[in-house]
Amino acid sequence: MSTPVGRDPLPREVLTEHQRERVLAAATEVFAKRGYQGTTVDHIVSAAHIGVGSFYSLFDGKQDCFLATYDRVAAAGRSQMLAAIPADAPWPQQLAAVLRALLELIEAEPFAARIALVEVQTAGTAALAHHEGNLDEAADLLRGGREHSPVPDELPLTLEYATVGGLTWFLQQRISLGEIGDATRLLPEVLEIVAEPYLGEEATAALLSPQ
Amino acid sequence: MSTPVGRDPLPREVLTEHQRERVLAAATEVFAKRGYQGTTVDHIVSAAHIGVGSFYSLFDGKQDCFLATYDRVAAAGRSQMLAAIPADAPWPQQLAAVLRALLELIEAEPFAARIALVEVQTAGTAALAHHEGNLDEAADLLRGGREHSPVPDELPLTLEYATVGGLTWFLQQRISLGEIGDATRLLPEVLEIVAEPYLGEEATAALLSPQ
Amino acid sequence: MSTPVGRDPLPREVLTEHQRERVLAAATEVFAKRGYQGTTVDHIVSAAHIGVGSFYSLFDGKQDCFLATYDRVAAAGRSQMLAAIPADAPWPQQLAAVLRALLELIEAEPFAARIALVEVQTAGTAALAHHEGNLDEAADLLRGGREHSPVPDELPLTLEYATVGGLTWFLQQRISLGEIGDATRLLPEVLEIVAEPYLGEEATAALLSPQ
Amino acid sequence: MSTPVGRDPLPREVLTEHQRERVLAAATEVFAKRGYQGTTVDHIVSAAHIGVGSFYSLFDGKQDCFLATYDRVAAAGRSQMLAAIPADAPWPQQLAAVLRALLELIEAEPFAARIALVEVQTAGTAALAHHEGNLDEAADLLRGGREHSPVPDELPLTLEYATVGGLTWFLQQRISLGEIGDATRLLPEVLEIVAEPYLGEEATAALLSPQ
DNA sequence: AATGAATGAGTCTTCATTCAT
DNA sequence: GATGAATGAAGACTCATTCAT
Repeated sequence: MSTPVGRDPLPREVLTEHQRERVLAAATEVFAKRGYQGTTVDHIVSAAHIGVGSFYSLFDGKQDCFLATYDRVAAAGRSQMLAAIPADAPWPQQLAAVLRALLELIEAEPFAARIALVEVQTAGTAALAHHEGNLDEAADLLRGGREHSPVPDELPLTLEYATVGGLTWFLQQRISLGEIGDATRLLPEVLEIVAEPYLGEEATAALLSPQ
Repeated sequence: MSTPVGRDPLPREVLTEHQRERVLAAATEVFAKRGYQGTTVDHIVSAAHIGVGSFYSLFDGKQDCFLATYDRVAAAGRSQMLAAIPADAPWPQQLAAVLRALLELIEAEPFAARIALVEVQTAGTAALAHHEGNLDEAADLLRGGREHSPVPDELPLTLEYATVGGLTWFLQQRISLGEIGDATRLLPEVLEIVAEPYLGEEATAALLSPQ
Repeated sequence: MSTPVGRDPLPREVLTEHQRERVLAAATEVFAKRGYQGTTVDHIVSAAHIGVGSFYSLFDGKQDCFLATYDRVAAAGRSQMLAAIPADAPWPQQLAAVLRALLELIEAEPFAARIALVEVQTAGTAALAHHEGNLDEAADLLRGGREHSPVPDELPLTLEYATVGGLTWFLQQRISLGEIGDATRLLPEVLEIVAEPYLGEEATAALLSPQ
Repeated sequence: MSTPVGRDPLPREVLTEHQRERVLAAATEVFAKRGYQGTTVDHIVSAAHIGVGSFYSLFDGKQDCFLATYDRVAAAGRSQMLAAIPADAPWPQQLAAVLRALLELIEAEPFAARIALVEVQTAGTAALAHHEGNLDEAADLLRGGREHSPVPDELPLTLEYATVGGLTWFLQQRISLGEIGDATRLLPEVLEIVAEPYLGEEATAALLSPQ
């Protein structure tokens, strides 16, 4: 009821942003637990301890809220994965680090993982579009690894499609089956899917040993 | 596939089955055009020219109807693809034939393709489960091709996951973008995704020339 | 499919009446088990092993069917109770015999009892009207017992209302509670309700001893 | 009945309660006029001038609404009848006062009377259970009058069943027949049903003279 | 005469969204 | 700005009844 009187550090926007953040955190959990379709605006509003009106001043509606939730989760995931890259390591190690970070993320934030990999599929066209954009980006990044392959010229042009699509499907299945309490154990399989086409069997296996 | 011609060919059941078929055909188009969520029972009922009551005597509800629609489309697709296999040809040619049949199917029946590859993702848990079952089956079949690889031992254990998932994602994207009027043109890329890991670049390219 | 060819004993009407009887018997059980509201025409039709069309050629609809069911049960009950009256016994013994017959009937035909005493209340206005007619008749018959009272002039004019209404409520409760497996054990209480106002405590108690 | 005048009288809850009250009043009339089965949620909603959604935030559904309507009517009736008892008068006068209050109530609020005595029978099992509870309570209260009878030991144990059941039936019939414009004229008959078994003919008749 | 497939009006109910306070 | 009571459009589904066969 009273805005703190002081140096007034962008009070409005900052506050709003903070609340939006809180709501998105709550929405992540709700969407993950109940599914997109099973979630109602009321569920979110209750979980976030805000009024319905506030919800609608923050988002255009349920779909928009899911989109924001997904984008937040995806952005956090991306930045965490990028941050995990050892800057001066060779590409294979960088790739392994990113994938390990991905699995750790899934393990640490199962709700977010479910949003980003499972629920996004059932949240309508717009959400699917966002998702495809992200996967395209991942494919693009991965494409940068071609030059590190011993046989770059033999790689199919669509390799990244296969890789990203395959990884996604693999993880979706694990999540849907609830087998993600120990997601990091999946690292060998994940490396097989993603790294082996570039590096070959031996080099891929070698990535596992050090750690 | 053909009702034995004789006297009184099981009139009741045949009629019912025939109507169910008609409704499923209508539902395929409606679901494909409006999306699972955007479709109401009334939409289907109107398109199929039946009463609501008939709909509910045919299906348990909207979800059940989608499931039946998906299963019908998937079954038809599978049988068509299997029928396209030249029995005495070597595996690579068989694989190419199946994939060509798949693309021709997508081109010939865009509504069905959308049901089987896109909408199934947004139709709830049960639909996803059916879908995963089918993809698993495809992966299993594909796994049979390992022995035909010049380098079977080097193939990652998860190769089929990557392949099936990748192919699915690739096709989903094309369909979502509406780029399927000439789906058969995608054959080279599809072969790259599916065949190249088993056969290598050259052999895969060779599959394209003859036909 | 073939009507027996023979002496042709009123074939049409007799057959129809017979079927109607069968349907009413089935309906009695269905209405008793599921309640008037919980019963659908389909339930009856299935239980009676007839087609929906036949049902509608037999009755005007569900309500009409219940009415017929109720009337049949009520008529059977009445005739059985009347038949139980020992013609040459004094009135008190006659009354006791009727009441015993009533309880035996309830015990022997719990479905019918539930129709006649419980479900009739929830089956709409028309059913209630039929029921009130029957209760009025019972009250009238009972009124004939006044002359056998040692104190006929002191009996309230509305005694029969109280008696019939009270007995009905008493039995309804027992039936609703499922306590009618041994309905005949209720005879003492029933005599208290019905006979004692006319005969006094002692004479009423005496009615129990002989049997 | 009167909101305490002060500062800020629990605005939210009071408003809700007030609205619920208004809806129940409207529902009483609608249920009485159309019968339980003939009433739809829309009828109530229209009569109460609220939205469907509001209805469902107030009640669980139609049945729940009827139950609340019945309970409200029953509670109001009970408290009015109890309030009519002259505290220091002898039991017979108290009884007469209660019965007169009952008849005045029926006359003053015919809709409520129909709910409490007629429609409750057709509103399903739960409603019947509530009703039987209330009648049992009435019987219990009446049982307290035995000691005022000149012949307490001769009263049948089930007298109260007969009395309450009989009174209920008597009133139901009058209401069903629409003969309640002058319900108070029924006092002599009602006293006969209820009071005479306890007090005898003369004493019962005497109760009528003073007033 | 009998059947049961087909109908669709009518119900209940949910929930995204609005708006007065 | 925040609230949440109120809305009502829209949906899924049931079931009494009809009617062509």
